[in-house]
This record gives sequence, structure tokens and C-alpha cells, in this order.
Amino acid sequence: MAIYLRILSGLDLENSRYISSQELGERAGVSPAQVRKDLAMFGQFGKPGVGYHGKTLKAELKRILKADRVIRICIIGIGELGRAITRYNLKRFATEKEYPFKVVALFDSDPAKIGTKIEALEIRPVNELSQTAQACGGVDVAIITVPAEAAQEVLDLVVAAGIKAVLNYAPIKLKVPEHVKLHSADVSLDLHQVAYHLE
Amino acid sequence: MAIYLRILSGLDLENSRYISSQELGERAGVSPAQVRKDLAMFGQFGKPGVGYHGKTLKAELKRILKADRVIRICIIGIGELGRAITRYNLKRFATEKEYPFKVVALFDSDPAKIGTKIEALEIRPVNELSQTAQACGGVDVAIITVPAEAAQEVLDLVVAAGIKAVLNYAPIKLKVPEHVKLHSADVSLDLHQVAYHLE
DNA sequence: TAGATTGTTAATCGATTAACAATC
DNA sequence: TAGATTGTTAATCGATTAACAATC
Repeated sequence: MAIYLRILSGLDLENSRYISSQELGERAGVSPAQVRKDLAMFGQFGKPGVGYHGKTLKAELKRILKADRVIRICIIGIGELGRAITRYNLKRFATEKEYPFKVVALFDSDPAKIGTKIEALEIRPVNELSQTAQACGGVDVAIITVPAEAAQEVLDLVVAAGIKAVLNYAPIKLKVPEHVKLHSADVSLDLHQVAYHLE
Repeated sequence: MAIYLRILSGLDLENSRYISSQELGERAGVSPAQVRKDLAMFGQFGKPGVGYHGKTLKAELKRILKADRVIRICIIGIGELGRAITRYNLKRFATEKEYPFKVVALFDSDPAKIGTKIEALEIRPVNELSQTAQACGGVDVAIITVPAEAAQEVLDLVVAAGIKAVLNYAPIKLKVPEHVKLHSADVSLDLHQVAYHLE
């Protein structure tokens, strides 16, 4: 679904712009039938014979993806990768009117880092995650960029703080309770994946 | 497959250590049947009644995943993310005896960056990708961490240089010829994905 | 031998695609 | 009206799981 929103965001949507499942599918790299099925899951947004009204569909997708409001994220583990993701998100949020992800808190366990800042955002101690998240007005999504050894422990803190969605970049398989959504991305697993097709 | 190798690497493999599809599946988060099917694709590595010999299976997996030799990677686009991935890989390669991915070249288009170094590795101009890759002894995998606007152009250079495997971190859908393996990872798409499950 | 676990085949499940009546 | 395209149902495809003979 997110890919459709991105495509619509990248398009010049005059008021009269309609887009067919055919065109949307081509741009997204999926079949027209797939597009129609995906969208039909959430309602009847299309008009037979013309397609989907661009502006309307975009608004609907934003609603469905919760991208019609600010989504508050925190980043835990401010090493190279954490720093990169932090800067990337701060910049996009400041620059792009439509980018809904706002970094609201940073955490690390290293006393030397605590108190230092990235842009205007201070790094806080990870063991105070729950209180800090509360104090800064709530966190929707946590991004974990700590070493593999610390990841499960950190994730448990995240769950305890009541955060319901997590993106994990530590190269390890993590356990979460049913009600928490976890997605893991793993650079070295991806590298193996493509390397496997060599020769 | 890569996940099985990681699990075996994390295990203390005495010579008498055998592991069953049951145990391997539990650790990987897949069914025993799935494990057996995956492994059987590449040969008969198991012994009925006992399971898979740890050391042997690990060696086989390394061979299959091409992880029994150094895999040479280059990183194109040395912004925050490129720098983070570079440092991460340089460090792992230097530290972990078994980590097969060696960063051998860095590229950027910014004249201010060209000639500067990360650790001992100099940043080279991206338009000389082909020659530089050749000169430094060949590149197996390219990692693209340039802005979305430049990604397709850079990928075309990568393909022209004869590189057969690419990891893309730019938030855009790229086109490659059939014979090139492309895998894309996308932080903001992942964020939308988990955010979608909020509430 | 009895118990365990493989590799593989058959059965199940889910996801993708094709097709088409409805309709703009 | 004729042409286009939707939403949905039926058909296809592929992937996962169950089951079991073979065998260590």
C-alpha cells in the first residue's frame, strides 16, 4: 500500500487526474488485478471506465496508512547507523511537507553520548525510555539500531513502554508479544541474499 | 538460507554436534519441514535419525552462499547512510573472522568529497566507477546510497561496469536487466509498513 | 531392535491472475 | 452508444505443511 501512496505523491495531481489500476500497477511493478484487489480491501475508491481519482485516492491512502497525521518515532542506539537514520528522518520531516515521520527522542546507553545532541535533539539514557517517551508526548514507532547483543533487552524496554510498532536493524531474531508489530531489516542478510546469486 | 548460516555461526560446533531440522527451524523461526526442503534443494546433507552435522552443514552453506571467499563490495553515495554502512562493514570485516564482505571502493559525485578517506579508503568519482572497480581488483556487489533522483543513473553505471549484484537503499523503484540481481531496502517504506498497524 | 529424523511426495493453504458482469 | 475500467468471483499457480517410507 505504501508504494501506491509514494507513487501518487510523486505525481502531478491536477483535479481531473484519474489513474487506472493498469498505470498504477506499471509504476509499482505489480499487476493491475493486484492493485484493484489491494485497494478494494479498504473500500470502493474507483470509478468503472475511468479509474481512481488521484487526489481522493491519495487522501484515502494517507488515512489508511495513518500518514494523515504526524507519526512520532524514537531511535535507540546512536551509533553510525542510528545517527544516519536520525539525520535522514529529521531532514525529510523538515523538508518534505508530506513526510509524516517525526523523530521525537533519541536513546543510548553510553554515558559519554547521553546529553549530547543531534540537531536540537538530546540523547537520553535508554533505561529511562518509558519516562522520557511519556514526557516528550508519546512515541508511535521505535527504531532499534543497537548491537545484536543488546537488541532483545532494548526491545523488552520498548514493549514495556507501551510502544506498538518497532523497526529493528540489529542482525538478530527478536521475540515480541502478539500485539506489537515488528519489522526487521538486516544489511548483512541482504548482502548474503544478493551474493548468493553471483556467477 | 543465510539465516541458517548465521545460526550455525552463532553456535558452538563441537565435532559431534548434530542439529535437527526441528532445532534449526525453531531458531530461524520457520517450520522443520521448511528447513528440510530448503536444504534438500542443494543436496542431501542430513542423516536420518540424527540430523545435520553442524560443521559440515556450515561449510556447505558457506559454499552455497559464496561466503567461503571474500566478497568485494563498493558503496556509492557517501552521505550519512553510505558512511554508516561503510564503517559498519569495514569494522565487521576487520573484526569477525567469518564475515566475508570487504569494502574495496567508495564513490561519490561531490568534488568536495572525492579524495577524502574513510579509514584508509579513498572516495573516488562515480563517473570513473568502471575503471576504478577494475583497477582495485573487481567488485562483486554494489551498495547504492545516493538520493532517489540519482539512483537510476548510478545503477546504469553499475550495470555498465559489469557488476552483477546490487543492494539499493534509495527510496525509488529501479530497473535492471534480467541478469543483474537487485534487492532494495527502504527505510521509509518500512516505517509506513509498521505504522499501518498502529492503533 | 526401538526411537528419531531425514528427503520426498501428496495435501493443504494462500496468494496471484484471469475473466467478466456491472457501470461510468 | 461504444469503449474503458472497476470490483469480485472463479481458476491457477506456487509455497507451505503434513505424512510417511527409508534409514541411521
